[in-house]
Amino acid sequence: MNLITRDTDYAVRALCFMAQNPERVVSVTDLGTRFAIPRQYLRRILQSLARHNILESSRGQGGGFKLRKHPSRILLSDLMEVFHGALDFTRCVFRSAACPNQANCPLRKTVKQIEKNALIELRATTIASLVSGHPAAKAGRKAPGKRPAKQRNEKSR
Amino acid sequence: MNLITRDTDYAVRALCFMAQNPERVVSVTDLGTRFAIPRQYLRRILQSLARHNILESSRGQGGGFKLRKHPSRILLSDLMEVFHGALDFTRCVFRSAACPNQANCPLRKTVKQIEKNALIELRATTIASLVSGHPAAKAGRKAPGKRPAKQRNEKSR
DNA sequence: AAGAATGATACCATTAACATATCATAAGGG
DNA sequence: CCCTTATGATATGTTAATGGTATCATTCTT
Ligand code: FES
Ligand code: FES
Repeated sequence: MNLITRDTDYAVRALCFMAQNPERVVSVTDLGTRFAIPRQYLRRILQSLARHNILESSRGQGGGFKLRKHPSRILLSDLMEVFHGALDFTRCVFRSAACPNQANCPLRKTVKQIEKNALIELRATTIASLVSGHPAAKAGRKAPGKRPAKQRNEKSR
Repeated sequence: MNLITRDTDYAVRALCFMAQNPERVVSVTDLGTRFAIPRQYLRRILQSLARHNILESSRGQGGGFKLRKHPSRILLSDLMEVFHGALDFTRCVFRSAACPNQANCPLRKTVKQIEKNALIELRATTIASLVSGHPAAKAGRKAPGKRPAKQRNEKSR
């Protein structure tokens, strides 16, 4: 029941660093030692982010990763979705038969609402806001920028 | 990354039923068949709730469970805490060394705030509100009633 | 050509979630 | 009284999600 998993946590740290060092191409080895993150693990994470067009990668000597988007356009929710797929805090537990009124089950409805509010805040949190320390996440604000149609996450493997 | 686990979901269903049939003592067998919930599993759940003074139990033939508290005083957050311990959406992943500023790490601070808002809504949701269908969970409202000091959860086994 | 990097992917380990099984104890009805 | 029905407590098993390694292929720089 933890919103932020390691993937997300590691990703945030790496991205924040890159946000503070734009232009610079950083290698996994560098980041790994810098933040004491297991090398291979971090590598997989950054490769995912590259596949999702959040990072730009270059191979070979002197290669590594750098941001492909402006830090203010990388949302915390984006990262979570990369690692977990579409965010859903309330999958129904009852297989068809049991729940007579799936459509308006009060628990489901209530939790959906809570989820919706949390999502607004997660979308208001960006790498830029994290770096600046300004908590952009005030409940009720809508996040700026258009969200693209859809994107495969890293679970469909 | 699901807020509501089965334990909570099952518990809510059972409690809602009891709320609608106060006085009546319901057995696990009854509830189990009624909602198609695995018998032994539900049993453990209700036993936990009894230990946490949410339910009152009676043994022997004709025994079972009934509410010990008024439905409006059983909070959704209470149930979640019974099964997961104190709610914490943001355990830090970095062992001491790595994060220089644990105290005011922006990610931690931000997520804590989101958690806090969600908690307010979870505390505003009660068995009574679920039964009535009135979503008592409006962001920003403080839940009524005093919370007791502390209570062991079902993970400390 | 060598070396340093990512791309892709398969694999392993640990933990949490979900579920069952069992023995003990208590209460009620023949 | 003893048999049945119930909970109390707790041990055990199963599955899925999370956290972490390993390896081979490819690309780029020097
Ligand atoms: S419990 Fe699944 S929709 Fe109500
Ligand atoms: S990453 Fe752990 S406190 Fe900042």
